[in-house]
Amino acid sequence: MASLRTVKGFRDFFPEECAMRNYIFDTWRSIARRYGFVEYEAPVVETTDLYRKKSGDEITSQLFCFKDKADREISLRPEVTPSLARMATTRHRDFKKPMKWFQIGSCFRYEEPQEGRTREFIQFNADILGDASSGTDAELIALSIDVMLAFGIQGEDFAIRLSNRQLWTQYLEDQKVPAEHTATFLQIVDKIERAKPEETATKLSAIGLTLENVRAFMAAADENHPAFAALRADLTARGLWKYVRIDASIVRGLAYYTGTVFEVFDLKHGLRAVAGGGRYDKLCALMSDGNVDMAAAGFAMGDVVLGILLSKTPSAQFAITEYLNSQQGVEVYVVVADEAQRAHALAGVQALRAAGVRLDFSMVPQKVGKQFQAAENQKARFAIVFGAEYPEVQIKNLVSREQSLVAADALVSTVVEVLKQPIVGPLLA
RNA sequence: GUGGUCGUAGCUCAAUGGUAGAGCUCCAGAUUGUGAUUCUGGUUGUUGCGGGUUCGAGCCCCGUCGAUCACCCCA
Repeated sequence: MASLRTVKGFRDFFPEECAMRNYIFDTWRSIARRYGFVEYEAPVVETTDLYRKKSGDEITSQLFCFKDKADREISLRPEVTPSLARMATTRHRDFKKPMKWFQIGSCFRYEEPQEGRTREFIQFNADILGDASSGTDAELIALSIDVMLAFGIQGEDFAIRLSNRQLWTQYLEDQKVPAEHTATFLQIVDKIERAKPEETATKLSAIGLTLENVRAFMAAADENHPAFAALRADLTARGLWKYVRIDASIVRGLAYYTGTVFEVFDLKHGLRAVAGGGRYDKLCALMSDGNVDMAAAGFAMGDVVLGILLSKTPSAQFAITEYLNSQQGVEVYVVVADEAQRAHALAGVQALRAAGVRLDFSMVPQKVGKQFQAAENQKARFAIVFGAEYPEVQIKNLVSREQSLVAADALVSTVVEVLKQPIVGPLLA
């Protein structure tokens, strides 16, 4: 049995979990399309060089990498942005700008798993390429907010942490800090809320800065700062600025971000960030060796932390229940009350399914009571009983418990008609 | 990659170093043409895995794998 276990950090999706996953996918997809994004997909496996090119050698420690049978160094993708940059730059002339693209798929990171962090996780990526305006940044932040609201996560449950990398590059320039310290400095800022003040002060003094000075600069970077003016005006007009909080400590790691950076995080449970992203105007040029210089911005939202947040948020649970009720189970259960009528029942099953009705029945003889219980278990709205009355059949409404006789040759049209009626009955109470 | 805690039936958990159990779930019957409740019966284990100590190990020791937490990292 031990040998049957899943690989460390990987998950099985049993039907209940798979339904939840599909709910998340459907919500991501429908909101992205509402914003005019089109879906794309990239390979799950790429050359390890693709990721080295972007971030350098040190990231291979977190890379799910190995050699294939021809000794090529390949990696399971840790993120989709490098693949997107390749796709966008190699065929950028084929697409009108701005390109609003989204993707949903698995990513892999070789890390120590714990709650909210697995080795395989699913990400929703939304990116806009070919537009350097702050309107694009606003569009992405608005999309991230509307996704959260669509999940039933409300304004008191989450917020957007917003910053801009240029705040810090300007600051370092003003403080005359050499450019080679930028990466080190951003790492310090990233941890400033978690690390001990003395340690932070020591690290800062090594590059000629003081903690007081940095803190004062962060405090001054509020929503009135000119770096946020255009974004603020845009999101205010949409009625979405109330979800945004300026937080200069958001720098999004070491990566390729050049301007606006933001995170979606929950306000009640102290979870890891639900989503994060920003502007990365230099990446396309880097990936194409300078051939295509295209502005870009985007964000990614993972399924794992989101799933934890959904399970802890009552209003989100309500939305999930509604979705599952509309998607799960069958609409109709065919009861074979008299085995002599099984052939007629099978013909009815086939005709109803051909008409698009979601339907199930017992493939072996079963007592009528069992068959009704099965109908109940599968949340069927109607039972159709094939018995001694044939060529008439019973249609029973399992919610109101009323039943009536109908001629077998009128069965399909009658069932299609009754399924159009709204669900009424005691189950809704 | 480093350190702490944990690992017993499908699930939630019991079991002084002395015969591995309960509840729930699942299956069947009570009930041969109608869903609930109830009752009755039944299936389910190399106690994560491998060694060691002991007359005897689910329990103690070592290793290993996994889960979880803190580091690390968070593209």
